[in-house]
Amino acid sequence: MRLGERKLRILQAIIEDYVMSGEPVGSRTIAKKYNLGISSATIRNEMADLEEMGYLKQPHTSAGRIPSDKAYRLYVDHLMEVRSLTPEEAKGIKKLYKIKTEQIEEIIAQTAKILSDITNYTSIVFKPELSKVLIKKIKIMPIDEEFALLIVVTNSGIIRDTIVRFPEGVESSYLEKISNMLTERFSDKSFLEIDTLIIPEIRKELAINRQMFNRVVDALTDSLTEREKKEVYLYGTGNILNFPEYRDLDKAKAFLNIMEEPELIYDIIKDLAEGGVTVTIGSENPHPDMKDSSIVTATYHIGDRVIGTIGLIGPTRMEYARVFSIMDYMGKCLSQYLTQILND
Amino acid sequence: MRLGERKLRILQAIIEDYVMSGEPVGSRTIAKKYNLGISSATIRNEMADLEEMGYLKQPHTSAGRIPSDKAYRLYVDHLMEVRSLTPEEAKGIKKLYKIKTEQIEEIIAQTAKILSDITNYTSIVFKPELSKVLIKKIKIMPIDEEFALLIVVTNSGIIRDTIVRFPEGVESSYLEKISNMLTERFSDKSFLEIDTLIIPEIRKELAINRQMFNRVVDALTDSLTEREKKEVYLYGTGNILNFPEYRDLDKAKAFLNIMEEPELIYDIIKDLAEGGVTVTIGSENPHPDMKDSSIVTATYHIGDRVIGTIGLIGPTRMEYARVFSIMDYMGKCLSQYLTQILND
DNA sequence: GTTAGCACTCACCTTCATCGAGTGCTAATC
DNA sequence: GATTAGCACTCGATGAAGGTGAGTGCTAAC
Repeated sequence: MRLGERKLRILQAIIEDYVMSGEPVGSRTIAKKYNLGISSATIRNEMADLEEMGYLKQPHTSAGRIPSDKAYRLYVDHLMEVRSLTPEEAKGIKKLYKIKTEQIEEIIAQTAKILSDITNYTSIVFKPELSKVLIKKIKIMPIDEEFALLIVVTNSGIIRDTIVRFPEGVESSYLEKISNMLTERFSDKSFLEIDTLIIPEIRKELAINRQMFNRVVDALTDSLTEREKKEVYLYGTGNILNFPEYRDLDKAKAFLNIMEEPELIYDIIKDLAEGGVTVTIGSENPHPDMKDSSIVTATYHIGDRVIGTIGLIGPTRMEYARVFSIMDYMGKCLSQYLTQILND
Repeated sequence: MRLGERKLRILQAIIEDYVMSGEPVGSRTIAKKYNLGISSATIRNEMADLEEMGYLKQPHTSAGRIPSDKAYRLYVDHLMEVRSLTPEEAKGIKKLYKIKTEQIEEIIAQTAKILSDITNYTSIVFKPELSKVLIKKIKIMPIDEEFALLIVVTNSGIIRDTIVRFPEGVESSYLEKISNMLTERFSDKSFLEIDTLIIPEIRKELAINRQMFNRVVDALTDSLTEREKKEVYLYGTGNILNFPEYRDLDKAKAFLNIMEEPELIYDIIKDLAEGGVTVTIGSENPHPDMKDSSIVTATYHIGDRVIGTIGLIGPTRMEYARVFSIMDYMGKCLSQYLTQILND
């Protein structure tokens, strides 16, 4: 069976109606509300075909139809009409930012809040990913005889610090030497390059004091990788309770539990396309507890380098077209703010 | 009317039964399950008295009684039997800590998770409050001509950093001078002392370069105060959906919304007693959306200095006695870990 | 190929009766 | 005088019965 133009139009109408109402859509509704120029009986026939092809489901015999994940996928890829925000809408969003601060964290937190407020879904914003960020300066500062503080400054303005312990004691002159050497070698490199290329190289050269050097490198790796996944801003988790699909308490609980492990979401979206907006629909999602939820993500960048991701999570019955354009805009907005702060 | 011994015993039985079952408790249940040696009719009479005195409520005429907030307060203050954890229980909890790291954040996050896992309530752990912490070292490190990094190391091992901007340029020799001076003046002082006593004093002495000094002090104040309230670890927000009192979606939403603003909770508990375990029951709580929830808090410390708070949030129908002893233990446990890490 | 018409399905709502846990009151008992 | 047994009463919860209506699939006519 082929998916002719008429079937597509009907499918589109069903999806849009269902997304709005949350109720299964019947043939009569489509015939009346959408002027497709065909009768409900014809639509019924087409709907039966669409169901056979896997695009529609019936919750029970005497109810209307609801779209399947496959239908949403088709919709997102080919059917939906994404219009970019009007200048007024865009201005409205920009107004929500109350930026006085130059704190990057503050801007990111606000982005999460705004996203969830204007969409009514749950928003998630990952802090800039350090492995994609360029290192500007590394410094090791002695605290006392035994501890030192390792500080990394990056071009995104984010700073990481960790305590390094040298049980065997430490000379500050040596630390300074290491700092200088690391800064020289690492500056303007991304962590990825450092980890895979430069460190092994240095290890070869540097025969003496290997133990101490290893401590520093371990701390550096720690501070740049391990903590990075956790730094997440979540907002609007309570919003999902507005959707009838989460009335089921077990589903709501499963959702909230997942939101407490943002690493999972990170794992799900981390492989997605480098730029632009992506949509992951229900069962496309590897995690079983997320098979009723969709995720829409966008990336943000500093200059040309993608350094982070923003996401919206909601039921599969999501206003994809609207969310798509909002995410696109917010990604750009955030990128612009960040780039601007750094170039100021 | 006086609250005789028998009334107290009955009230205690009602509270304990209701806390377990979540169902209104009838006179017959009490007579049968708790051997008070009196008949249900007597209990009925006493219950009518207790209701008149404001300790019990009836959801509707033909139902049993449930305790009021006033009753819970009485219970917590005088009736409940707090037993400390058995050595086995204590060991069980300690086992849950998978501490390899010496990262304070890691330990705190684990504490939050453990608390919520073993109690099934929502846990909240505030990171060490810096105004109560002693400063050990302050350093200003130039990043480039315009920016410098201000770093504060405290005795709790927590480090704060902020970027300070000197639009008019900066000499690194001068920064070093400021660093040394600040370290000397501030070390072993708490932020509170610094802010109220020492800074004004320095301001007086230091006539030149006032502008630059102000920038540094502002950044210091910022880094130590503004961000501190937000640093919070929450866990188990989904747990509340297990309690019938939050079946009402609006209540659940209100709860989740509050959990997104931990500052509110901080405001509620910040005035509580300096040490030990505290209990805030339902309507004792200033925030209207929390009038159905209780909060139990404990403090943790480094050495003798209280530096932070852990809390559990659940319905007013909470297992106060059990939670009380767990919180007491966890507070001590966390204090011990932290103190140990720093003295290692 | 399209549509009007019709019988059929089935979730949902309302109504109604029943059930039972729990109460308050009264009178008998200790 | 306090306690208790007994009893009538209340009222939410539960479940069955019946009606309603949105929706379907099928058939026959256009």
